[in-house]
Amino acid sequence: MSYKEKKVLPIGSVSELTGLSLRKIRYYEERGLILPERSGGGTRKFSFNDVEKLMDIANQIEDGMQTFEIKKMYKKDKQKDKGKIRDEMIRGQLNAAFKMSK
Amino acid sequence: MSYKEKKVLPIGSVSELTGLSLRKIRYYEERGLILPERSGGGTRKFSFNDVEKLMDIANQIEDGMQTFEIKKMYKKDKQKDKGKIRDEMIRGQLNAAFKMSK
DNA sequence: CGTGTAAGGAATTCTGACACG
DNA sequence: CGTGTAAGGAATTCTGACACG
Repeated sequence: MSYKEKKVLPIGSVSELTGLSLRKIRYYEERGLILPERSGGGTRKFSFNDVEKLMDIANQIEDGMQTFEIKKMYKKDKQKDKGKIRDEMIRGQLNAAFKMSK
Repeated sequence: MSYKEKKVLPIGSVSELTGLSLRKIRYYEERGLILPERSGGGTRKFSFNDVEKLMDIANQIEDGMQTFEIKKMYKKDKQKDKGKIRDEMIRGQLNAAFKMSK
């Protein structure tokens, strides 16, 4: 297993790397978008993969997507289901295009 | 800059990854063998490169090398000086061989 | 729904020192 | 010299809640 998958970063480092507030990061976990591990004492430990995922999430949130939609996308992404996901993909792109047009 | 160089790991994670005690890690920093960054509040932040370096250091210590020698080696290593370093290289190997022969 | 914030507590980390050897 | 440990304090993180919208 490479470094990118190791769950070792504290939430403070993740916040600095992503630019997201601690509140946002915890909330995205609460919604099941990311799954950090926990130390014996209960503190969250993230991987660099989580960091990358969070940056993607941040973009999708900016595009007006909702957490449950994003979560669905990741689920579909995993099972490589090219069907229903299309709606969200297109919706995401439309939102992005709309945003840029302003 | 890749993930390996990012100073983001707390000392606890480094301790788990390397198997070294917090005391040892702090001591090796005190001797100048590693240079973690500090957060605003003063907590150490290490990189995966530091983790790798610490595992090397641990081996050299096991081989009976002293911290100041190890430090010299890293200095020489940087300036690619192939001269005096030889003593320590050989000494390290001899110590290792000696240890295995037991 | 997504996010900020104040609140109280618990886990993590920090430093300087004493101990042993 | 290298490392363990107890000590007291400071920084970091945790959760549940109230607020706004």
